[in-house]
Amino acid sequence: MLDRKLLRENPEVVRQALLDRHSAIQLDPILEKENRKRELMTQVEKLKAERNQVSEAVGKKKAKREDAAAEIEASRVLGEKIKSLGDDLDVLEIELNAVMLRIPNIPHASVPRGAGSEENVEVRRWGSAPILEFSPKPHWELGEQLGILDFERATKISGARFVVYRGAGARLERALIQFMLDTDTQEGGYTEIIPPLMVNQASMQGTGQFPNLVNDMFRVQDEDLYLIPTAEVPVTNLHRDEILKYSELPIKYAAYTPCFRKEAGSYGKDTKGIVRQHQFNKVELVKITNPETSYAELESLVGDAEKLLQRLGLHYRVMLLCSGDLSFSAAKCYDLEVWHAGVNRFWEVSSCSNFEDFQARRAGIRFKDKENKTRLCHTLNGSGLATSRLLPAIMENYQQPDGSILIPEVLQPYVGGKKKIGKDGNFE
RNA sequence: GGAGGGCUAGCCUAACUGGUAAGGCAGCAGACUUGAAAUCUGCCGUCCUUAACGGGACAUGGGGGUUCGAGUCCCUCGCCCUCCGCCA
Repeated sequence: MLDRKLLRENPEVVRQALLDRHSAIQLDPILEKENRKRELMTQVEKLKAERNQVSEAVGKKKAKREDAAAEIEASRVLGEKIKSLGDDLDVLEIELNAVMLRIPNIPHASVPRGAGSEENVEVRRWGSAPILEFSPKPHWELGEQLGILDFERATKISGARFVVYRGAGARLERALIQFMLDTDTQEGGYTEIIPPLMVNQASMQGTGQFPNLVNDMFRVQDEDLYLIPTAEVPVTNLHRDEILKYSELPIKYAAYTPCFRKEAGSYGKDTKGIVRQHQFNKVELVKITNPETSYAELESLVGDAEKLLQRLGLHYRVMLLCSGDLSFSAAKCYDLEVWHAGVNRFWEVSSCSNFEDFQARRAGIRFKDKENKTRLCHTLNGSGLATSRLLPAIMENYQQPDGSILIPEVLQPYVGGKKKIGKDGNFE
């Protein structure tokens, strides 16, 4: 959520941000509403001040056993006016809050202006695509052939956009998660978290999924609970409505969770393989920082995610998202895209964002600065990484002509020292 | 699911039969000091208004009600604790 003060003192900043994002939101009606609200508020507060005075006089007179009927009547009349104007004020405030929750964050000055993903800027590239002397297969073909990914049975037991990992496939998935968590916690200084997979509406609103993305969330029947679309939601909300100590910052968390998304609006898109599923695994990195250091923390966050890809020996590029492609809550975002040899393209495997105080304002995440003033924190997060894009990359880039798959060296300790998945689907 | 107890500022704790939230700790600034400690003074929840000084409203878990006036009385929801029931 944006600062109301910024909205009314520098509306042109917000207006420009909406233009840069190609947002259809009209600011003028909102500004007008905000001004009307403040006028009404001043009125109501004056009436309340009056009533408080009269009411206090009643108390004093009664203590002296004097007659206070006139004051009581005056106070009663004031009360009626306050009630009536106050109701109008409440309605305005509710409406205003509802629209404020739908205004996206302001892109950082360093974000390139652009309409969509075509205008994202490649910042750097690491490694190179593997040279395969045969025609490489996509991971879903490899997975079925080796019997380590089972799409058919997943459809039977759950439906479309689900998969069963089996045998070496399941083990490799677990190895990836272990490798990433170990690296993040032992080298990156992140504290490991296992959060609830269901959260309430307040948490969803805190990180910005609600109200805009409500249709992409799975809701638990008859409960005010939703399946998390990313660990970002429960982990960032750990500190909702808290005031943190300056010395505690930055807070760094790493959490592995399954993630659940309806993928509404993407029917018929990416239906092959495991790149777009209703349920997928992801290790998420979350940082809560003070405002002065958040952009330095963003760079190191990207670095932490890149390190994982480098150790896995996967070719990738770093994209700086343009204003039009930025997600709702983000002020600046880098995507890490990893090469998939089987389909001859890059796939996003991580998204690292600085939300500045946008989520912190919604979620009430604050800290006491050096002068002991209470201020909003900055929040950041980045995938480190999503296995639904990482496992296919490994399968496709490390595949051999006979359909076997080499295991990257850093993962070998996590699969009992094995070096490859043989053409029969078992570790060798 | 049932019964009882509880929720006051970053933390801890008050407030007679309803009369308009009192303190303490921690923290920050200043004074004193060679420095520190101790001591003293001020600040120390949110919002509105004001150039500023200041003024005002709101705030006792959330929401609603009764009342001139609610921490206090009533309703409702949430969370915590104890006991009972169920249970991996």
